[in-house]
Amino acid sequence: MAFYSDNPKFYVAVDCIIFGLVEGQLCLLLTRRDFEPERGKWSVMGGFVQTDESADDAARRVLRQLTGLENVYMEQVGAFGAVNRDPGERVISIAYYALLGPGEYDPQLLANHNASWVPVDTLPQLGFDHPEMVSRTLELIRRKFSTEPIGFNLLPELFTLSQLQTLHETILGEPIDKRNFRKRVAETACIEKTDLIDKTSSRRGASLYRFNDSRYHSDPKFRI
Amino acid sequence: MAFYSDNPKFYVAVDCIIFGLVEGQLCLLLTRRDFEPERGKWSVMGGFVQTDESADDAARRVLRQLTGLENVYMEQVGAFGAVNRDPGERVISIAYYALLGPGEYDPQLLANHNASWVPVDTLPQLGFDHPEMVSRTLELIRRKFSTEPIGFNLLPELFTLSQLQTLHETILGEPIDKRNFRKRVAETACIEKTDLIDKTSSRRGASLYRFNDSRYHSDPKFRI
DNA sequence: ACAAAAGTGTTCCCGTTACACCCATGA
DNA sequence: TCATGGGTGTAACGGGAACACTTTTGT
Repeated sequence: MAFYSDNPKFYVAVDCIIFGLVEGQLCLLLTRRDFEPERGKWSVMGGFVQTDESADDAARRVLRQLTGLENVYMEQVGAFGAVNRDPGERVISIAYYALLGPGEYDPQLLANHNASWVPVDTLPQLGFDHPEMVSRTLELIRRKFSTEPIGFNLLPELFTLSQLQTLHETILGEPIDKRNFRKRVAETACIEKTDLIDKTSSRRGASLYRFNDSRYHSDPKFRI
Repeated sequence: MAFYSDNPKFYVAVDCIIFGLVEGQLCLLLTRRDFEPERGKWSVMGGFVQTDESADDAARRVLRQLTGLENVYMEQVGAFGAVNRDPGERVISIAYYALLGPGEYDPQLLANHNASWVPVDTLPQLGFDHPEMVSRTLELIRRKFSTEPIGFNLLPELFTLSQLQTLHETILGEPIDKRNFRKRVAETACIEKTDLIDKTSSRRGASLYRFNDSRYHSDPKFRI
């Protein structure tokens, strides 16, 4: 089988760009590296693909090891294959992004990995080619956000319209008119009002809403 | 450096999904495999990444070996990392798509590689996970086509508005009103009329247009 | 009483769509 | 002269943007 063995092999890594909302701000979960290479710099959480797992499996494993979570929304960003992207060895990396709901992670595990939440608009200096990975991912989710209902993965199951609007404003980076926003939500079948009231964030109380996945799949219109 | 060497290595391939227009139809350049694995099936053109080249370089090399062309529009689609996607060996593949202009290739090289142009709406059975690669790529270019001026890569440098409209109809899969289309073109700064006339496709003759890249970059509005 | 967030409709404008006929030319 | 593709304008419609005040309730 010379066809294969004439060719070189490579380490293949996955890098997980993990998003979450902390106090309404869009944040990334980053780790400060206390080992070489790039010791002292910040980086997104990564790991190597193993022989018995697909690249997608590896990304899910890395996420699970860091957060304790399964069944998180993840999607591939793309492969990064520059020759010298890792100063230690030739490594080809496949980047994924994940969207975590609030509080859906194990603080102890995060501490064990030197990981902390950093707002995307005040990122520290990142090692490797992670700056490019992150900027490409931000472009990707901003585009996707407007056309597909991925944002709900960042919110609790029940959320108020103010929370939803703030999320949109945060990710798209511009203010939205409240009445127009609520009008569009009302026309969006997959966002349904519950009869529950949230009293924690205002004196008056706000209705709680929920994303209805099966309604979305039966009539996948989404634009907000 | 146990950090790296504790981990397995993999063959890494690139697969090129090459688009071109043949007689106005959107086609893919496919090869009939006369070697294992998947002998006899059709596949997109691929190759292995080498130690001295990036993944992007490898994709460009594969394209050059097949077509003789440099400086072709190419973009990454993503990585495909399922464990058994290649029946012969574990291979992780990074897919790219390329857009070729008409006649911009060496017919002799194509023949040497058993390659031929196949319309995308009548594709033969493909090997490996190439069906998924192709369908993901088609989605990708259809989305991108409406928002960025990538379509001009499929046309000659000078083209008529009928050619441009037919291309849009072909890729988006629906007819477009001629007057509305021409109105939008007239409002699009990066598509400029030349004073040349094409007489080959009609008795009356049609004005030739050209995509002006620097105008696009100074005012990157594009929607057509 | 007041602070703080929730909730609610209408108007205007611009961009999108629908639509049908004349023009220039080579055969 | 006729067949073929090239070229042109207008009217109706609908979705998106702009805009300010009332409600509720805990302190």
